[in-house]
This record gives sequence, structure tokens and C-alpha cells, in this order.
Amino acid sequence: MGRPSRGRQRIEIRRIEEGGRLQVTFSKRKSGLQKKAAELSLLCGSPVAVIVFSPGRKVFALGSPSVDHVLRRHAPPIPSEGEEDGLLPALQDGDVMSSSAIADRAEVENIVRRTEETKARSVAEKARMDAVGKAVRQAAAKAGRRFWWEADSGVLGDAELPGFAKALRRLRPQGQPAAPFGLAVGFC
Amino acid sequence: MGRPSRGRQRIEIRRIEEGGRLQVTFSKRKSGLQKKAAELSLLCGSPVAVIVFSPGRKVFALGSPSVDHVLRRHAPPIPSEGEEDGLLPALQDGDVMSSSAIADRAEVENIVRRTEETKARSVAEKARMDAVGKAVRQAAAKAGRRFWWEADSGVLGDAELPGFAKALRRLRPQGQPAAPFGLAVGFC
DNA sequence: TACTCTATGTTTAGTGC
DNA sequence: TGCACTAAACATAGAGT
Repeated sequence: MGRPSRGRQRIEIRRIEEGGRLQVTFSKRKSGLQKKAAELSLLCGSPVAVIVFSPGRKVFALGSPSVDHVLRRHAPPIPSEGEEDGLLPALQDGDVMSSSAIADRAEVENIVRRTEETKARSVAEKARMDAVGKAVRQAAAKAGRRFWWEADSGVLGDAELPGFAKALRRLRPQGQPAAPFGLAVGFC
Repeated sequence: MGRPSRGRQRIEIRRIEEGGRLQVTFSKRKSGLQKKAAELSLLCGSPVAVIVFSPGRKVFALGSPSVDHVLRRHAPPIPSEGEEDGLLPALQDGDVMSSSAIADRAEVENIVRRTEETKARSVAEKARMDAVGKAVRQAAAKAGRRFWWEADSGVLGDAELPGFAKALRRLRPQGQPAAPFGLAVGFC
């Protein structure tokens, strides 16, 4: 018998075809990505938002509230929801995209500052959760529930689903298996 | 003379105060985060979007066009989309994050206990999630359907496309089609 | 602000439960 | 999907350019 494990193997960064391996890899790396994002946010006080769609059609997102606040303030209305389609010029090759979406610097700084203040108020809260890790996960699991920020949409019910998640669900062709759209929201 | 380097040192995951170190760390970790996101997307074919605000007030965002595609192509018009700003409770203490830090037993149990309490915040958090989703759509919208390095150079200038570009180039064996990422926004 | 160079801390591929 | 385990791949703190 060989060693108990060959250890980590090098893999090429390209689409994984094997369903099983894909799922496992996604799961692991999603966690890793979220952890990295969380660390960056905490270390640098940087608002961060990450959204990932899993192969299983779930939506995972994590981010600071300030991200949506800031972007919401500085990005134009979403022209993709139908009524305002005209506002989004169908970019052709060669077109230069407008950066008007981004407001002037003063406005941005204003918002960012406000964000910092808000964050400051939650230092205690953050510290509390900061020490969390696998240990907590296990404990929580043992307690029979997931973290609040990982609540599944299926559990919460449609009424509590964020709009875009509901939209996603709606758009799913009726024939599709009822793979429940999950939702995970977390961290600063 | 000691060794040429002490090698990587362990650091606590908490706000870095020293400006210099903060900047360097942000830069390094942002690159790392982007690389991870790119890898995840490529490996699993998962639409991914990441938005980060640097200490220097810049906004860095990257994402797969699929986010845009999925949300825009499949999501039917979302009725209330865009006007529920005022309805979103300004959660300030929901600012929570997790990390892999090791928690001491007492801390863990405390957290688990509080899971019950925080669960109630799910709804509000989901709302926030919605905002984030919107943010991403907006960001994606700006990216349009082009690959960022094609689309943004005119807006951002080459100087803005360093880390991620290189990361992607490294990831992509020559000959492969452009990586499916579609957004890089920066300003200031 | 970015890049280089270690030495070392961290992540994760492969596998099984 | 999640957790556990091992060993090797990978990311990065610190310091200098």
C-alpha cells in the first residue's frame, strides 16, 4: 500500500467536466474565496462583495452593505430589466463604454465615509464573529441549524427571497428539476 | 547576518492600521482574490462577480458576463426593481464576517447561542442580498458583453488593469479563448 | 504602487464517510 | 452538499528595489 494520500495534486485551471469533482471543487473553492474576501475586507476595511453561482444553480453572495449602497448610488438604473433596455446601448465591437455610471469623486468619498462610520459601530459584532471558523460551523451544525447568513431560500420561503433570487427562480423553465435556489449571505 | 528572509509571518486577521502595510496587503490580497475568483469561474463554469473598494477609494470589480447574461436574459422584468431603497432597513450591526480563526470554546458556544437571535435578521439580510445582486447587475451591465480588457482600456487606461490581467494571462494557456470575465471598473 | 526574493503559513486535490 | 485527512501546491508577510 502506498502513502495514505498523494497530497494535493496540480490541476489545470480549466473547466472540470466530471460532475463529482466539479461539485467538490466548487464547494471548496467557494469557501476559500469567501474566506479570502472576508479577510481582505477585515484587514483593509474594504467593502467587498462577492457573488457566485454554483453549478447547482444556487446563488451565493457575501458582501458589505456599503457595496450595494455605493454602487446603487453611482451606477445608472439597471437597464436590463426590460423597461429601460434602450438605455443600455448594445455594445458593438469598437464601442467605448461610458463611465458616466460612476459619479464624481466627492460623492463617492462621502458615501464611503459614511460607510466607515457604520462599520465602526459594528466592531464588537465583527469581533464576535471574527473568531468563528470551522469550530463554530460544527457547533452550529450540531445545534441543527445553519448560520443565519447561510439560510437557504427554500427555508425562508419566497416572500423573503430577495428580488433577484426570485427572478432567477421565476426564469427557470418549468420543466427543470426543483433544484432549490439557495442563498447565502454573509460577512462585512 | 540572519537569514535572507524570515518568510511569511502569521498575522491576525484584523484591521491593519499602518498605512504602508495596509496598502501593500490590500494590493496583494486583492490580486489573490481576483485570481481565486477567476479560477473558480473557469474551473466550475460559475458566473462570479467580485467588487472591492480599496483603501485608496478605488473600486475594483470583476465578473463573469454570465452574471449579466443569467440575470438579464433569463430574469423577466422585475416589477419593483430599483425603487425599494427606502424600504431596506439600514442594518448596521449585521456587519458580520467569519474567518478561520480558531475560537475558544466559550466564544464558540456564545456564538452558537446567538445564532438563534441573529436568525431573525435573515430577512433583512436577504433584502441586502437583493441590493448586492442589483449592484452586480449594474456592474455587469456596465461591462456589457465584452471582455474587460477589450472594453475598459479606453475608460480606465492600461494602468488600471494590472493584477487581474496578468493573473488571467497566466491562467490561460495561450490559444484558449479569452477568459469569461467581463468587468473591471475603477476611478479616482 | 508594483515587482522580487525567501521562508513559511495556508489552501486544496484526491479520497472516504 | 459537509467534514476529515495528508501531502504537495500555492499564496503571501516582510524587506528591499
